[in-house]
Amino acid sequence: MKKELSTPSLSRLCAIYELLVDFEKKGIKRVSSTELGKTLAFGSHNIRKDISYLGEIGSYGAGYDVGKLRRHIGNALCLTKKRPACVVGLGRLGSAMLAYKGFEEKGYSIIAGFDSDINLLDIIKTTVPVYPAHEITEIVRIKKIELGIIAVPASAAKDAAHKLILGGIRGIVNFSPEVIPCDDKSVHVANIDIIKEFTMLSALLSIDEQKNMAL
Amino acid sequence: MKKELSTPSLSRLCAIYELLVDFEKKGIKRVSSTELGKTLAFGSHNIRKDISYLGEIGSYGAGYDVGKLRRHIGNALCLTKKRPACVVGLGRLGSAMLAYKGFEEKGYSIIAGFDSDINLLDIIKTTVPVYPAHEITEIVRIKKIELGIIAVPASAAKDAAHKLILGGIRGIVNFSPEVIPCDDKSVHVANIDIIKEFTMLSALLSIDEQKNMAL
DNA sequence: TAGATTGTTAATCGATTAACAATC
DNA sequence: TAGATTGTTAATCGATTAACAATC
Repeated sequence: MKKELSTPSLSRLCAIYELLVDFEKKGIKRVSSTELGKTLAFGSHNIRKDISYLGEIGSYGAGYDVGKLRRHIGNALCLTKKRPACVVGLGRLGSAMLAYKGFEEKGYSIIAGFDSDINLLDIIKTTVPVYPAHEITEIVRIKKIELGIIAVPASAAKDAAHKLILGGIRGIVNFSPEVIPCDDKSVHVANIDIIKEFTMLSALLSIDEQKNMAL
Repeated sequence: MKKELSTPSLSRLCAIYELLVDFEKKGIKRVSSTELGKTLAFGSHNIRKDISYLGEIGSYGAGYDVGKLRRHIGNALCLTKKRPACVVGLGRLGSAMLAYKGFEEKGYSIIAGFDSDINLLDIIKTTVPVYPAHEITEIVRIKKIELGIIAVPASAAKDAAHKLILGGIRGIVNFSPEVIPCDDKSVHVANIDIIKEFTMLSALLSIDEQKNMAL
């Protein structure tokens, strides 16, 4: 990569990549920046600029070759690498994650689950090996797990993150509202907070309502 | 509101609001922009600027009164308004949402669940009323439901969104990877895509690896 | 060649950061 | 008053948009 990619660019490239995977399955051969933009709700300028960060690839006048572009983005961002992952917290949300087939389809493998409740580990129905929470650090290290999903209550989130990081985890998807302190720059955190999304939507609705009142 | 709030500002204000709710519960009386910034990992400049969008409220030299500021943000964004919500798709993820206690705690009420599988509706254990998917539009309209969670497979997402919008829904949290076409500007959509988060994290890890190789 | 679409440069726009005057 | 922290203005930074030259 020549230049540092910005976060929004990277995010769009990932979206483009996923779309190209689908297009390839459907047998679509060529696609233009305008078409990609329409499907993903980005401007065509944006699409071309993001793609050209990775070097020239398209054909002037004929758009992009779907397979070629997919491999191009995939190689540049190593998206074809299979990254082992785990789930911490096997309540309703966590066990939904354990059972979700989308991971395997997209090249991720969930190879461990953890919970602090030993009884739960006995009765849970899953093909994924499960372990007590105190073994997180050890298992992550032994199995070289790179990605972790935190699906525990807020009060336990920081401890879970700490154990994962000690084991050498490199990426965390955090479903709890807690901010994960991440002084270690080599660990990346993505936060998913359903309540915060609800709050944002509520605020947007309120702003709409105030606008309509003013009319 | 004097000026249009930017999306990042709005997002930070929501985060500040949630934090202030917690502080109030803990009995903390005053807080400075520096303290807020440290906890939420924003700059103190940012905090002050966001807050001052809503008008002056702090005390020079003494920080902010926790309760006063919380009410101030809450009123400006109508965050105290209880917004009725529903869940479409009662698989593992959807039923986890139905059962999640966080909504009620934060002032949202899930008052309906929907699924296209009639048998599932019979056997599901929940205190929330559940209905077949073809009744979505009608129930949303009758119960004046404002927010909807889409937790169906990708192939069914657009249809679910369409039915919700027909019923007059105003905000959607979309757990599917499908882009919800939303020409109607009065409907807001928040996308939560766990696979996309994994892809983003993978890409970030790959970039790190490339950097380390270069050293 | 003519038509089409890319890749890139330049212009606009907006958000963040820095700095400091205002004020309790 | 002295110390502290807000609110706001100005400066920087970066991303998006627009426009067009390059090229198949």
